[in-house]
Amino acid sequence: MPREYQYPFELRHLVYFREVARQLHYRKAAESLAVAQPALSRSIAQLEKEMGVDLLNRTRRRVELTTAGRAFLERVEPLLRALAAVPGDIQALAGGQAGHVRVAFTGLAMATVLPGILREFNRRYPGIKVELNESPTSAQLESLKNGEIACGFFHPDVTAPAGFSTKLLLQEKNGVLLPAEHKLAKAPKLRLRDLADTPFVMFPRAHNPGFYDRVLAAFQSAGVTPRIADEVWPRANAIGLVRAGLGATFMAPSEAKQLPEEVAFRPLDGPAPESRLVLGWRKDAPTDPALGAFLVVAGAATA
Amino acid sequence: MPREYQYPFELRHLVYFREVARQLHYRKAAESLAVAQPALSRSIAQLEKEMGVDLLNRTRRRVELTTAGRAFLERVEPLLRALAAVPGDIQALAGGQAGHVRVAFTGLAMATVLPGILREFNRRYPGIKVELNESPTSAQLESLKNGEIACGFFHPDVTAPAGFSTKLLLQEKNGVLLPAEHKLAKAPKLRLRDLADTPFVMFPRAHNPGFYDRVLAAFQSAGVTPRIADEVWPRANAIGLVRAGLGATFMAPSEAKQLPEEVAFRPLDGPAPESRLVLGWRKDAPTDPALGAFLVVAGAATA
DNA sequence: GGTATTGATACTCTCTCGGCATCACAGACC
DNA sequence: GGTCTGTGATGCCGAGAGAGTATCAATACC
Repeated sequence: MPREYQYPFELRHLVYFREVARQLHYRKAAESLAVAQPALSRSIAQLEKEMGVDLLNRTRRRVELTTAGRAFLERVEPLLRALAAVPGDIQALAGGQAGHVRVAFTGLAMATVLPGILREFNRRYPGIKVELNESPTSAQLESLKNGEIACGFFHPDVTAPAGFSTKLLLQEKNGVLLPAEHKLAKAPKLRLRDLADTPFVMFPRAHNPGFYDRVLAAFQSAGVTPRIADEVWPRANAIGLVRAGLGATFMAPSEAKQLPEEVAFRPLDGPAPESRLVLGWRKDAPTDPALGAFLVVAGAATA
Repeated sequence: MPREYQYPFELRHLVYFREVARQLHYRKAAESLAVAQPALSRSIAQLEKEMGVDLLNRTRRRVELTTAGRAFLERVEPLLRALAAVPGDIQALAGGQAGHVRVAFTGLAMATVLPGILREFNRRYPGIKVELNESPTSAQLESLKNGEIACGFFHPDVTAPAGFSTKLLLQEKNGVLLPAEHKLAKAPKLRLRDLADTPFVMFPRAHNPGFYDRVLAAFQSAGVTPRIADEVWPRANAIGLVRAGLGATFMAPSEAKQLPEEVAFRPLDGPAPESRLVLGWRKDAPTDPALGAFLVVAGAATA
């Protein structure tokens, strides 16, 4: 009874027919296909019966395609070829030799761990394409939920957001980045309260309310009410503003490794906000080998 | 042992998988496919095993596609859809509800029998497209051999060419087509020898050496050596030249039914060349239902 | 905690498919 | 023209795949 797909044949019939149509000779075709000739005869006959159409004109001595047979071959052959390519492609994809991962990151990630990860990942999985886009923490969490990205480098609150796995990559007490000509730029040590008069460049609060508020709290505990000169994004623009002398900004020491001219990085004594960089992904993420490979390289496999 | 096409699956597996992937529910999918649920489970499991790739992530309660599964579905679905359309199309083609016939013809055919045949054919087989092209006899025979055309309306020698079936459609003693102002245009009766001074418009000899030579022989037997004004093709141009007053040309009475102004048709008394129009096709033509249909309409079915 | 739902398993049966042997027929060859 | 060779079709049989029924195990829901 369930002998009825909407197809009056099986893949086997098509492959058999194709071979006979190519060779125009049952015995040779049978040999190519590694079946006995009678099996071929019957398969073709069955195909013709199911289709209700004669595909081959066979006298006892000669085999030739009918018009319908030729049309059938022309229609079927490209489909068979396309279908033959599918398993290999899928296996490559499942084996992590192909595919793509969509990864989001913040400026801090790009300034620290990300370049090394990307270089190593590209070395080990040259077939997997990484699609990168810079995106603030809040947007990344949203994109992860939607499945728009597979994983992200972002800055969570101390309590990791629910539903995500995270791997801590960086946790550092922030220093300050100052314009080079700032009066404190050469001071050996700085405390937060020294910066009461200095305008600060921040990121838009909506991008990461938790961290934003921790920064404000740090000022508060130092007895200072900070002046927010501007809120800019992406991160590179914040550094640009500092360079232009418009104010200072917080910065993790790791991020201060290579800096442009005209700015100076100074660590902070006493209370200061902490930057935490994690790699996060959906706990229930479907088995995505490309993501898995990326997590392995990012050293987050265990989490 | 012959369990190895280059495909690790059968059409059945693909159809089953597609349905499960759509419904994400084995029981419902099984119902849609009119199989029992266990059969589905096993087919999918077998597909995954043969592919060596997990396509579905199934907890006991929820079914979802893996990344590989989604890619597989995307690759396979259009192929399945394309394949589903094939049998119907082929059946239509074999049943004569679709397809095309390539038909060649000469000017005489188009001026006499062809329009009626085409009208009737189009009425009875609206799905079959007729591809027409005007072509001289010799070229038609070549095209028939090559299979470039399925049948042709042409002018054979008395002995039909070998390997072809033909049906005689027209056999007429030619008259002459003259410019209206020609001195003989109003003569009640003409004989070939009256035309000794009149230049003649012919077709290139290579187009039909047999007929060409029969024309010359007719002149010869009338004691006349004709003056060939020009050899032109296709036929309409010959009539054009007559109209322009450059000479006369031979013409079958049937062809003279509707004529432009400025020309006059006159029958010939005594010896005159004969035009024979036949419909011809390869005797060993493979069963082409479209051709068969055309031959039936052209009244050549019996031959 | 009980119940219902859902996918997986166990077992059996059927029937298809493939192999082997053989047939029937058409060309080829002498 | 008779014989032989090669070709596709057919008959028969056995193995095995696939489907069905019954049932299990796990999980979500009340």
